[in-house]
Amino acid sequence: MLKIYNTLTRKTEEFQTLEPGKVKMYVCGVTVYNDAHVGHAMSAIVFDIIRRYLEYRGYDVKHVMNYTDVDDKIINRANQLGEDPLKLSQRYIEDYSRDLANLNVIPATSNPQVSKTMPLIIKFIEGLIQKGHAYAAANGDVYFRVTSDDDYGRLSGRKLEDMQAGARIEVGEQKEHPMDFALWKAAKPGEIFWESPWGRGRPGWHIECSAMNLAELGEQIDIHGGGNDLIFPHHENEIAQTESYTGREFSRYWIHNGMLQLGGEKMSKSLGNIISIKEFLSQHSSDVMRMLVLNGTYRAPLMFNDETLAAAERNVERLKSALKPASSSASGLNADSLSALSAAIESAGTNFTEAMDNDFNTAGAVAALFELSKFINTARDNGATADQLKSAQDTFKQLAGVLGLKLEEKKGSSEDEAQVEALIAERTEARKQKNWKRSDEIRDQLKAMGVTIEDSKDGTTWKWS
RNA sequence: GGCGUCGUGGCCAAGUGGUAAGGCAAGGGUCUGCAAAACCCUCAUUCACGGGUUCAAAUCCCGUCGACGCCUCCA
Repeated sequence: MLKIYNTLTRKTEEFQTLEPGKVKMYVCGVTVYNDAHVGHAMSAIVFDIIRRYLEYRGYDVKHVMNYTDVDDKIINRANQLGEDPLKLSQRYIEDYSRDLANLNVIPATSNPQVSKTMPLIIKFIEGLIQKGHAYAAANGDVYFRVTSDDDYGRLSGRKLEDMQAGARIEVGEQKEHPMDFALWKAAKPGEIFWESPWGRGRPGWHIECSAMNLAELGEQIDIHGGGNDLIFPHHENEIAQTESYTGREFSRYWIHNGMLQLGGEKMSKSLGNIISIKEFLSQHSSDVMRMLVLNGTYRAPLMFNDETLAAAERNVERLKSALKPASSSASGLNADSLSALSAAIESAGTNFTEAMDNDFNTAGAVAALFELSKFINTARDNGATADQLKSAQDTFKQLAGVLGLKLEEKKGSSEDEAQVEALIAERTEARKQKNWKRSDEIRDQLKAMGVTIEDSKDGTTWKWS
């Protein structure tokens, strides 16, 4: 039985879907005006793993991830570059979806955009005004009336009275209550705008997600996800808007990932302590980024530093070792060893599922993989044939795949490979003649080319490192 | 100041009432011409601190200290 920690109730609850066998999941995507960083990668990977696991458990998952392509920061950046804001955001949407593909994140079922949801957003706001949950100010802004929502603050555990102290009203805002938030912002001169019943303007941040959610998944969804920095005000406001509009419970489960930490602080665009996804992937494989996430708890802060990175790197190599082929001189395992291996396959599957069922405990799931890899490697060392290893390696690959790990060896160009093969042939000849000096020279030369070699009874194998 | 999450070996981290998973690092060993990889062994009588509940607590309760996130845009 799958259990999920629900931010809304602050409890780990049994997962029950609105419709049997189907999951409707909405995850907040990014605001597209800049290169995405590894913190965004963490969030994307967390929900990718959740999706993969739900599918592994047999659910049909509708996964929606939006793009915020209308926003102050986009407008500012576009002005700086002298570019059309929608063109700029489109460029970054394509860029980010490439990043995600490079991270082996399965594309969402759909990726709605604010700029393409405008009629529904306006209709949504009109509905809120009609029901008394929103009001238009004289300057053309429209605000949500927080006092019209008895439950306001229930996701973040805040009370309206407590929030007022810190609240502030920007110059020019005409709110009834300091915590009222903008649904529609009147356009300033020179800004991109859409026509609306309240004049030219653009939507506020929170209403976008409520509207795209409604458009893509309907009034009620199973899972709403995002980074825990979005709990307040973004998700709080989404709940207020949607539930005020539909009169029904919005999302059954709220899942939030923790923040990736660099140097003891959250990695963020505003702090500037950023490592972009592209930068990361130019140095490491996508599996390493994923392993970093898998080693931790998705809800907790993720430590990103040289040590955790090195550990992730080693972990990936270790898992890959389980997929190495049987020795060509393998003589076969005896019956006892074979049954030990099949017992290991079974318990790996059980332990994996048990861990993942417990609020996506990926660290435990990875531990199950490590245990299976140890059995596979021992079996290989003891002379298991390819046939005898097959079902263990198949299970291993399948479970690793549920976590989104590729465990592929790096590839080089075919010319380079030919050169490597030639050098290895020369080295093998040198070793036959016990010319260790030449042999080691070649090994160093290969290392400089980025090739790691391993000698065994069956000959020399190599890989790009 | 308010709200929330959390504090487990050098590091990352699981476990949330029955006596500390897993990985990295480190040390020793098998294998190897030497390596590398793999495998084996060692590595927390103890879970921030102080009280309490219980036959039994890292796990529950109270208090203290500390960290991080949010309260403004943020995955």
